[in-house]
Amino acid sequence: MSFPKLPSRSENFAEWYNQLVLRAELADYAPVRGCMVIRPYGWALWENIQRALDKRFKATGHQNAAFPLLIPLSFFEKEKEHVEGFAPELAVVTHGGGKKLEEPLAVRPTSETIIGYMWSKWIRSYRDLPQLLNQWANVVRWELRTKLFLRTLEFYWQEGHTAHATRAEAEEETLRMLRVYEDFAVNEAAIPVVPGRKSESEKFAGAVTTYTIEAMMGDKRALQAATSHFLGQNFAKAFEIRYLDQNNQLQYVWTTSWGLSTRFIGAIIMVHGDDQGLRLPPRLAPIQVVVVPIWKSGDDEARILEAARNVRDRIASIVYREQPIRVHLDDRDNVTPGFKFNDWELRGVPVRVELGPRDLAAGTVTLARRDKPGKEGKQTVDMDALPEVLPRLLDDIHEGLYQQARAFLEANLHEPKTYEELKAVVRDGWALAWWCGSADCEARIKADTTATNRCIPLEQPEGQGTCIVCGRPAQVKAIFARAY
RNA sequence: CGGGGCGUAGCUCAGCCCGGAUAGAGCGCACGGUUCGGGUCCGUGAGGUCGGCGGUUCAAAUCCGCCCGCCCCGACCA
Repeated sequence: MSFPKLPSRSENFAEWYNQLVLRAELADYAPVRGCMVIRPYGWALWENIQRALDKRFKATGHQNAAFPLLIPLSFFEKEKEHVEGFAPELAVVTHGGGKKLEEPLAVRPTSETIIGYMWSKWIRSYRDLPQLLNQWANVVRWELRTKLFLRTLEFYWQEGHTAHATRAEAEEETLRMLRVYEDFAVNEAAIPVVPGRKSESEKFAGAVTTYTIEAMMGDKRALQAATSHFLGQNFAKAFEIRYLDQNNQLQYVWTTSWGLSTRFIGAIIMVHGDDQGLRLPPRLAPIQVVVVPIWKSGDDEARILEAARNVRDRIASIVYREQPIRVHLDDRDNVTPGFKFNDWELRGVPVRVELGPRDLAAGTVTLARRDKPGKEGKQTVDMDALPEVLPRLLDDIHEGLYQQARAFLEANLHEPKTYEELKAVVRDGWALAWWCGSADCEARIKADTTATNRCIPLEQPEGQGTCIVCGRPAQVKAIFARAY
């Protein structure tokens, strides 16, 4: 009997990714081109991402709000760069209630404009500042080429929007939220990232400065995992967001915006997944522990199932990082344990608990960790030891996944000394190289290699060098890589 | 929008070139039995507007035309 194997990552990464998303039941294609349905397992993962982020947003003083999906089209024309960046990918509603609308409405691609408009009504005084808002929302961008989670016409995200009295405060906020994303990526998703600044040509349409965390996928391509923008006074001036300062002087506010989308799920898949399937980071996994009972005959079945239920209940009472462990008992009687093992490995559950007659007799369970294959990842422990063992094991797996991803990133982050070397390394890795800052040199690299300037890492070496493309003096090193 | 691939059962596909009778297979699904410590095995069964429209023909999944959709690669992008 042959079961369709997932294509291996090395042989066809794109196909591995697509099939994994579908077979793990994270998502499915919708009837409209480029749209996807996020299925319960995928949405549960998103909910855990939401919880982890939302907690951090609240802790840094932000409040959630909800702004409308429909935005007057004219709003997009108020900020020059913003309109240039977004006009080509706007979905526009022209009819409503059977009639042509007087003014077309854009389906929001992002909410700077509508929030800017509202702020212009709400903000009068320095006492009204700062505004620290976030919203969890869906947005629509009419992308030409789509891919599950990574780029769909409609996607879910959070978008933070803040307004401040001073430039310094807004810049501080921008970097604070970048660090929040970094902390989330590392400590919740076990994904190492490079925080950096985007070049002029790569920055957000309407931003003064865009910061990013870049992550390396399993095929060594780069993914912008989250962004944080310092918007200066661009939107303040476009929407007349002004306040009176302590000296009764009228001032424009300084704004920021920052976002992380369901694309991040794509990052989790591509960073941690292996040829068996998903490997979900324990702190975000919808199911952290799955219990698989193993029985021999009819008699045994009832006895073992009962014991398995007890084990499940005991695990559900264990607290890991302030929450009960998310445990599932796989009591299906129409598939064999071997089938279940493969099934849960495909779905990326971090820990499997096996309970069979041998275990039951000995008062033990067998633990198998998803991040280590076969026997290496298996251990037998006393049932009573679970409250102590499981939280530690989940932490271990988190750390194991992180270290593995980090080693991969470091091994594939090259520092070419010549342009020829750069062209060679970006074919299968990242290049960190001196860059003079000119768009021409960036464009040349892109034309020659398809690799783009991912970011200028915040962490920079001492001194200066010469641009790897043109040889002129360079103050910064930048990362060039092929990207999603 | 350019290049490529594809549309036949829930899924993966065969059949099409060379037209012919109730359109097939494997997997999945339902039922019965068997098995269960790494994707059990056997049996029975349900399941199809052959992407759509039009044309050619005695006859179209098969030939011709138009249309629609999806996937992959490129340009654009979270």
